[in-house]
Amino acid sequence: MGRKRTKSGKIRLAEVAELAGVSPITASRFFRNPEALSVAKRTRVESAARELGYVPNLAARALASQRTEVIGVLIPSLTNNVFSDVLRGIYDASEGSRYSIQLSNTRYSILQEEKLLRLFLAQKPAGLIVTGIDQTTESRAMLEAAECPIMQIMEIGPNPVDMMIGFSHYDAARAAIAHLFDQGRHRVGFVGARMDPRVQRRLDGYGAAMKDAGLFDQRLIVTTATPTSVTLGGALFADLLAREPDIDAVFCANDDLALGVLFECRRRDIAIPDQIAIVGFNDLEFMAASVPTLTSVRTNRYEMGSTAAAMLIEAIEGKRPERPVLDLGFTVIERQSSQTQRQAASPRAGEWMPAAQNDSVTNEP
Amino acid sequence: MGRKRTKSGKIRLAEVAELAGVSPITASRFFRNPEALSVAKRTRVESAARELGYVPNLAARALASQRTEVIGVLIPSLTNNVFSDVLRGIYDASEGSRYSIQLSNTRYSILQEEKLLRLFLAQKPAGLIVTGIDQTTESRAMLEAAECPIMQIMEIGPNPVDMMIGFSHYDAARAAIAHLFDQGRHRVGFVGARMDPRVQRRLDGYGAAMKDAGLFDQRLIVTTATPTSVTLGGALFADLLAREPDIDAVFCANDDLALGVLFECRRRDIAIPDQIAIVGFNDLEFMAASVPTLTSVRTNRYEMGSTAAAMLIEAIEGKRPERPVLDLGFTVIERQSSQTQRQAASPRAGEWMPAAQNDSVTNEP
DNA sequence: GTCGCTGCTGGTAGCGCTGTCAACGTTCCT
DNA sequence: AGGAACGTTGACAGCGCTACCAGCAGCGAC
Repeated sequence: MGRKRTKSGKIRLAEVAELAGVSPITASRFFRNPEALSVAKRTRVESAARELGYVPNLAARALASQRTEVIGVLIPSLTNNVFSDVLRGIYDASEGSRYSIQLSNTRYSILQEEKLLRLFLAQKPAGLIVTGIDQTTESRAMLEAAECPIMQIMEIGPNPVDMMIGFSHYDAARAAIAHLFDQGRHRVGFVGARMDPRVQRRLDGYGAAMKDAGLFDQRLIVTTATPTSVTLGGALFADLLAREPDIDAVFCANDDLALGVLFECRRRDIAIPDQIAIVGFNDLEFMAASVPTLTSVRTNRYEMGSTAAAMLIEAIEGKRPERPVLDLGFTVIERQSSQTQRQAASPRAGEWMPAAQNDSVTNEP
Repeated sequence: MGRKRTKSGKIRLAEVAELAGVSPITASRFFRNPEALSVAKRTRVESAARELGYVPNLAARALASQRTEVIGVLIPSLTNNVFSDVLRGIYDASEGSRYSIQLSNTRYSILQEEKLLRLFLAQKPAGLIVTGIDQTTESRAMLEAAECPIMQIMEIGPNPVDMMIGFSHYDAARAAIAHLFDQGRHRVGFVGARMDPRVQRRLDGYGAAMKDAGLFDQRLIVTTATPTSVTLGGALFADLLAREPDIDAVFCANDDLALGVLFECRRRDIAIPDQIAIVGFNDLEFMAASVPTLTSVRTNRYEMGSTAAAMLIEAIEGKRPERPVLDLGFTVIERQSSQTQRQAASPRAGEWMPAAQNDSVTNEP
């Protein structure tokens, strides 16, 4: 003996065990797998722990068990509304579980991501959530060698490292352009900022749709590497307009840009949708509140986060999903900004969904 | 011996020490306080660590040293733009330091905050950042008993637990109303949502300013506990207008509401600023991009986060600031939505700052 | 009655690192 | 020259928990 109730009066597992009249290891089991105890001991340990206000020491647990109960999350931006919704989903789903979230910001740099990945992996996380499908070769190798479940989010594509939840940005963009064609628009401009891989894929979808219709024109595309903003939306649109005054629609790579375009039109007295139709991407809350209301492609951001975390936790606990790739789809929410003539009553008429909406698995490993 | 290079081939400190030809404890010191080593050993350990790709085991370190290198952060919302800016500041300032951020969401509940606080404190964090000054008595007691530096952010007030960074929401609201008075407005409405303590203080500031001018009227105030949104801004403004059609200005508790008011005015063909002036709060990016541009109270959110994290880290490392309370101030950014007659060229004329802007300490413990 | 088998419990031995303190060599002072 | 003072280093003993394996009942099967 010689050591009991050491400094700082912290309650240790041993104290709980002593009070409950069991061995420390039995008390330990109570916290990890209560089912394994007899009912009698279980209640004894439980009340002892409560009485002493015992809180397990996670560092000791991690050291002894050689693993942590941390889920690492790598996202490219903390400012972008899109990620705050995803994050909220992740935090909500992890709450109540034993796992805690460790967040890091890659700032849209895959090199930074690689660095952070190395850091995370060294601490043996219980699981990992990474953004997108564009990792460096090195990152990819580390992820594949990792001993924990991995979830890639925001996007789906071929060759998942492990699990994947997202939707096709390419298809979503195509659907948005198809909607504009439906409305009789032909000269559709593209406005994009930041141009991360997902925005690039939206541009690809736009380009393919335009080409298929024989309407592609490189000059209709205005992009910049600058981070997105409402102000930038206005500026890029002004550029586009200066170059191609005869456009009849603009597809914006995100909603901030779309709002910027809306304001720029107002500034120039361009009628929406009569002269120019606007379609955004993500369907942030303000899109339904603006004047005119703005059409956008709704993405299931919160669900992406919460489902990703929930599935990851299941996988950590041994229950691997039958389908590792989950397509959460998207919906083109048609609003005033893109409706050529007055349509039926509902401002949300015509929702577009992918063929097999909820579980359309696009690729298997 | 008998145990070297154990399972999983992980490099331990002992291996590094062996390769460097020093004792483990010396190698340990290299990572915590390199200055304490002779230059010769320092370089030896350094190259040995690099050669082996050594990564310290944080769990073991935490267990042995009885403290962690984790900074806990408690914020009320992950969705609110305001907090994402603050968070970005916190993450940026912690990057490069040895400390990692552990984030939790209180969802605007001080009971939830108390629960999370208990959880955090049990893991002996290196420091803690909490939002606001309205904690439960129990939380307050725990914070005061904590053995680590504590930073309260977003707001300043009397009796800091330890350190505090923020600004006076009361004064900021008063400044906004003063600006409207300057512009000749008298019937100033207030539109607020969520009504957390900081919004409440803005309302108090509004009320005080109105009373001082003899213009206070309870019916000018429209609030709700519902979470804020652009749509809600329009709805609340509609309520206000129905009740008090003769208002000539609206002070919105945040920018989303202000944008909603702007759109509602557009919907009703109310001229801004001729018929109604609008002032928001926070000065989010879109306020400068809208048509008309929207006046707002700029708050230094990113700086609040980065300064808080930087000061906290300093304090953790023993360098306590000479002034524990830091007022980061605010600025009324005057734009078209509140300017009665055409003013001087600069659209940002008339910036208002608190008397001693950068370090006006309002209260000392 | 013996042999497994299962279900529960406990002992032992670390997990990888750091706090403490003693020991050492060197320098500087008297 | 002797000793104090300093800077640098290492031995030892855990930090609080869990992995591993052994032990011990209680049970049914043969």
